[in-house]
Parts: sequence; C-alpha cells; structure tokens
Amino acid sequence: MNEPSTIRPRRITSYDVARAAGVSQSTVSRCFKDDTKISPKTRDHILRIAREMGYTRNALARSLITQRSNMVGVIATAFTIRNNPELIYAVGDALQNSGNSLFLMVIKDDDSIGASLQKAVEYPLDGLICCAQMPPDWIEQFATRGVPLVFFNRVVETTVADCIALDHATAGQRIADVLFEAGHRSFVCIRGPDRAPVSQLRVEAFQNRLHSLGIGTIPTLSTDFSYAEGRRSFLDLMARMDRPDAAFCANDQLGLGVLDACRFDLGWQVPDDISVIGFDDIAEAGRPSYALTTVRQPIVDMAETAVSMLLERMEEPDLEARRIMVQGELIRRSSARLAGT
Amino acid sequence: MNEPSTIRPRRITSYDVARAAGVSQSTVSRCFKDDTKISPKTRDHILRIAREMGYTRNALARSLITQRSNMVGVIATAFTIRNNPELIYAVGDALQNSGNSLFLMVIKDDDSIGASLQKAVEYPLDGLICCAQMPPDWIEQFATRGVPLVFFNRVVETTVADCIALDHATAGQRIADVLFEAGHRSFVCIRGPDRAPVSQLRVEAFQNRLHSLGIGTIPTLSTDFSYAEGRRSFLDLMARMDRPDAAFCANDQLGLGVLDACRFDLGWQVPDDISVIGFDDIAEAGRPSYALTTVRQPIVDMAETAVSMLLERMEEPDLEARRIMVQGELIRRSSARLAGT
DNA sequence: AGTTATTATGCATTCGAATGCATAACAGGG
DNA sequence: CCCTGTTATGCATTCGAATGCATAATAACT
Repeated sequence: MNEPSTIRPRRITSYDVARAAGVSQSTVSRCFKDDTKISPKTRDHILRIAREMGYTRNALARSLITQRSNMVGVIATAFTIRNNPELIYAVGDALQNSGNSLFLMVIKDDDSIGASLQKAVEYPLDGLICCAQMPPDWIEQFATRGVPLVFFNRVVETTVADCIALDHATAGQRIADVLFEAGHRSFVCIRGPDRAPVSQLRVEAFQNRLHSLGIGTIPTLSTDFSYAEGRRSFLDLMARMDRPDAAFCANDQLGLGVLDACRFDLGWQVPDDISVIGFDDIAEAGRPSYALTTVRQPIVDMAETAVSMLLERMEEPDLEARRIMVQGELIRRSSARLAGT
Repeated sequence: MNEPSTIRPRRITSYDVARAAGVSQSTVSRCFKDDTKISPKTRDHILRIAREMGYTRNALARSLITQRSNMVGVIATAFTIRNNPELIYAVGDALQNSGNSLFLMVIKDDDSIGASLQKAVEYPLDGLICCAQMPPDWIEQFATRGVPLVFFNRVVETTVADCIALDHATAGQRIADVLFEAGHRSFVCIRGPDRAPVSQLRVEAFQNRLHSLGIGTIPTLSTDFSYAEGRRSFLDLMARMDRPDAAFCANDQLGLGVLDACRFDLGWQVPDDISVIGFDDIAEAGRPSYALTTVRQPIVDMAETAVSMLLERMEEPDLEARRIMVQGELIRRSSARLAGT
C-alpha cells in the first residue's frame, strides 16, 4: 500500500510522438537520423511535435538494437586520477568529440580492478582504456568479445590490445647518465609502491645503469607515491646514512616531498648539497618554489593518442596491436647539478 | 562487398544459456537475482553453463525493462577536474559502492553544458550531480522527468534540486575581518573568471565587508583561475600601483602564483611585506614551500554528501529540496600576518 | 494414497528504437 | 490519362532481459 508517492513520469516514446503526429513509429525514428530519406514536411512536423511533447530518444533502447552503446570505459586508479587529472579531462573531451561518452571506473589500486572489468562487459562498453594492470585472462576475454582495449602506461605482453606508455626505462637510464656525468657518485632512490610497474621500470633502469657504471648498491625506499611519503621516507633514510650526492624519485610528488625535506627539515641547499630529480613534470615541479629537474611525461598528448588508437580500432577491429613508446624529455631545472647546458 | 573482416562475435544471451541448460530464458534470468526462488540444483547447473559459455547479463537490456540505468551522471568543468581531482575519485567511489556507475561528462566551462544535458536525458541517467551552472529550463526539465539532481558548489534558486556548496560569502567576509583586525588597510583581489560564481561570491563578500569597514575601492583583476594567471596578473597590477598590505586570491592556484610573484619576481618578504591569502586549501598550499593561509573546502566530505543526497532522492523522489552550506575553516599559515593565535 | 500447501519453472509480454522489405503516394513523361 | 520511376511511409521483427501469471513438480501431511 505504501507505494512511491511520486511516480517517475512515464517516458515519452517514439510511439507517443507517432500517435500524436499521425505517423508510424518508424517514421518518427527516421526523423532523428540524417541519412534516411524523409520528406522535409513530415520531418518538420514530427520534430515540432516531438519538441512540444519533450520527446528524446532513448540511447539504451537504441544501443540494444544497434549493438553499440557509444560508451567507452576508462579504468583509472586513485593515484592516476589524483596525479593526472588532465588525463581524465583530455580523454573525456576527445571521446565526447567523437560522439562517445565516458564511463569512468575508479579503482583503489591495480589489484581491485575485478568489479570494473565485470561492469565493462556487462554494460557493454564499446571500448576500454585501462590505466591499470589487467589479468591476462581478462585481456583475452575482451579480445574474444571484440571489445577494443588500450593500455595506458601499462606495458602488456599481448597481441590483442594496443598500448601507449612512456619509455620509463630509457628515461631512468638517462637520468643515471646525466647525474653520473655531472660527477655524482652516491645515490638514493625513493620509489613508489612495490608493485607499481611505472615506479619499478623507472627505478630499476636507473639502478641498473648505475651498477654498470660501477656504483654499488643504492639505498632505496618504497613508498606510496605521495608528497608526504616522499618527505617522510627520505628523512627516515637520511637518519641512518650520510648525505648522498643525489636523490632520484620515482615521481614528482615524491620529488617535491624530498625537496621540502632537504630545505625545510634538513636545512640543506639544493642543488649544492644534493641534487634531486623527479619524474612526470607535473605543474608544481615547474614553479620557482620547487624548480624540480624531472622527466616530462606528455600526458595530454598521450591521452589523445590513446583515444585515437581506440577509435581506430573500433572502426577496424583487426588492426595489428600497436605499442607506442613515448620518449620523455629531460627538463633541467635548478634542483640538480647536471652536466651540459 | 567490403564488410568488416572481423565481425564482433555475437553476444551470448540468456536464450543461448537457456537452450544449453535445457531450461527457459526466464529461469536463466532468475539465476542472477538473489530474491527469486529457484532450486539450488538448477541454479548451480545454469550458473556453471553460463560461466562456461562466458555469459554475462546485458545491463542495457535490463535497464530497458527495469527503467533504471544505474548510471549517475556527473558534469564537471575542466577547472573542477584539474583542481579537484579528489572530487572525481570520491564521487566515483561512493557511486560504485552503492551499485551505480559513473557517467562522466566533462565540459570546457559552464557555458558549454548543453550537449551534456541532452545526453543525460537521452541515456537516460538515474541521477545527476552537476558542478556547473545550469539553465533554469533544464532544471525544470529534469524535475518533470523525475531525474534527481544535485548541484555541487553552484547555488541554484530552485525547490526541485538539492545543492551543497561551501559558504563562500561568509568565508570571504571572515577573511576581510581577520585581515582588517590584523591592521591591513590596503588590499588587492585576484579573481577567477568573471562568471565563475564561486569566484564572484568569494571576492564580492570580501570587498563588501571591507567597504563597510571603510575601505575604498579595491583593485581587482579577473583571471582564469590558474597559477600562471595569478602570477602574471599580480605582477601586472603591481606595475601600476604601490604595494598593498594584503592580496586576496579567489583560489589557491592564484594564491600560489601570487606568492611566487612576490618572492621570486618582486623580491618581497611574505608575510612581512605583504599578506597573501588563498581559498580551497589544496594540497600544495600546506607545503612549507608555500604555507599559504587559506580557507579549507572539505571537498571529499562534500562529494560524499552530494552522493548520499542524490541516492536518498533516488529512493525518495519527492523529498524536499535541501540546501547544505558548508562552512569553510580558516587555515592559518605563514603567508599572512593575522590577529589572534 | 490422496489432498493440500509449497515451491520451481515456463509462457508471454514488455521496455523503446532501428531497419529490411513491402507498398503507397507522388512526380514526370509520353 | 496511363504507365513507369522515385520517394516516402508503414509493417513487422529484432535487440536481451525481467516479470506477472499460470501451471507443473515436489514436499508435507493426514
């Protein structure tokens, strides 16, 4: 007896419009497609009535019959969203410009992706941009279902999905080189989470290069990729060792934290006492208060490329898998003593 | 003749599963709902077959019949996304925890909202959280269609939508008061975009309060709410006037820009030469390199509240409209000389 | 075993738009 | 005015799952 006091008003359907306009439902339907032939007279007539009645096409019903939802899923971790809001905007904008919509699935971290993948197939989404790690069987799954898939900054060994990523490893090496050339000989690393592939690639390449240049073990701390952790863990480390020549941080947030730790907690001069290098070139890194030397990750370009790759694959489902490696640009600022200009 | 070489494989439907399991489609359907009675034996049997065949329910088809898409729209401007990525995450997370999905519509600015609104009714979304200005006829539109609507940081005069916003005006006044009490007598304002209501509310309240305290016209510049513009426009202003006692910035990005302008471009001591105050309390404001005095906007709490308001209204469509004003907290840091502790 | 109470299942319809095919309406030509 | 060629419209079906109602199957009692 206690039914909802306000019933959601019944939706106006194409049949309602058809009836009111004295035509068939098919004719109404055709009014909203450009390609079909329909006499201008009836079209105007129907459109007027439709407007008066407040009729709008139901995208869900259309999707059911056209087999396209026009929704593209994006899976992003909390970290990605917080650190690369530009990415979300760029992807959303590009998608919308191509007539698609953005179905955003946020996940705590790479491990909690399951539910989102399930949703992606249930809805069903026309394509997926994934900024997180994905279990191989799921990759397979999307492939067999014919859902185009693009990985963003996660390199995946597969021939059934595209992938665009910064070349973290090369950049990590590069940093090792320029620091070494500039005379630095003792180092520390502040990493992100242990299983963040991005952090891993950057730091390991850095360390390996230095090893091959004859540097011994490099003290390294894992953190959660945040400013606060960067600052705290660096102080931790410095409490138990001598000041190194340089600190390499797996991303800029950590870098900023380390910079502040040096300047405000330890009272060190940067770069005279120590060189600090970050990764990403987020906006704050470029401000004079920080002037963090870093590697630029052109996130907006990458986002746009990711979307076009996806759209291409949506057109042409059996394109060969592409693997785009974007080279990061070393941005020299005053937080590090570097060789060269 | 040139048809797509890879045809998207036909989706496995409940009929397919039914046939394979030797039951009817209805029975398959019922397997995926907890509430309906079905014998454990057949359920297991069907679920096993469904899994083997890779069957997943089609959310679109379900929505068509249940009249619920389980998708909630969020409309956010580029600025909101860039400046409050936390908001996106918090909203997305809260929605997902309640069994809904996030349909994100990004817009360039408040003026380009039209297309998104159209999409919101077409899809159709079960509810809408709008972080932008919306034309009154559209508000009406959603109301008549029975689509719950919550405004975030946009105060709208309406009885048909909820709204949660920071009390920008009171906070603006408060800042005027504390600066005045601390002896500041000459001021400048760096505003955001002219039609950003948030900027308007903050700055006008600040100015009005100072006027009523006997302060004359306050030099004010409109910008685009970014660090770069804050820095640039402040320098512009300082080129044509004497140093004021205090600068009030409509948000923290501007505040950081002004701070850097003072310290790095003008060589001023903050807060000795000038007090700088921002608004929002973004992460960077709290770092020692800036230590910007500001008003905290509890964005994550607000986001969660917005979602619960929406969910409540989705349950109970004719709740009275609520208007929640969140009080900002003044965060005293070292960028301003203030009275009191 | 017979009768009732209780599940468990199936049938048929519904949601709203798109579309292939058939046909009606109309225009143009002789 | 009739015939042909277009163009515009309608009919009927489809997409995939949910659900009220009817009924078959089973369980529970005498």
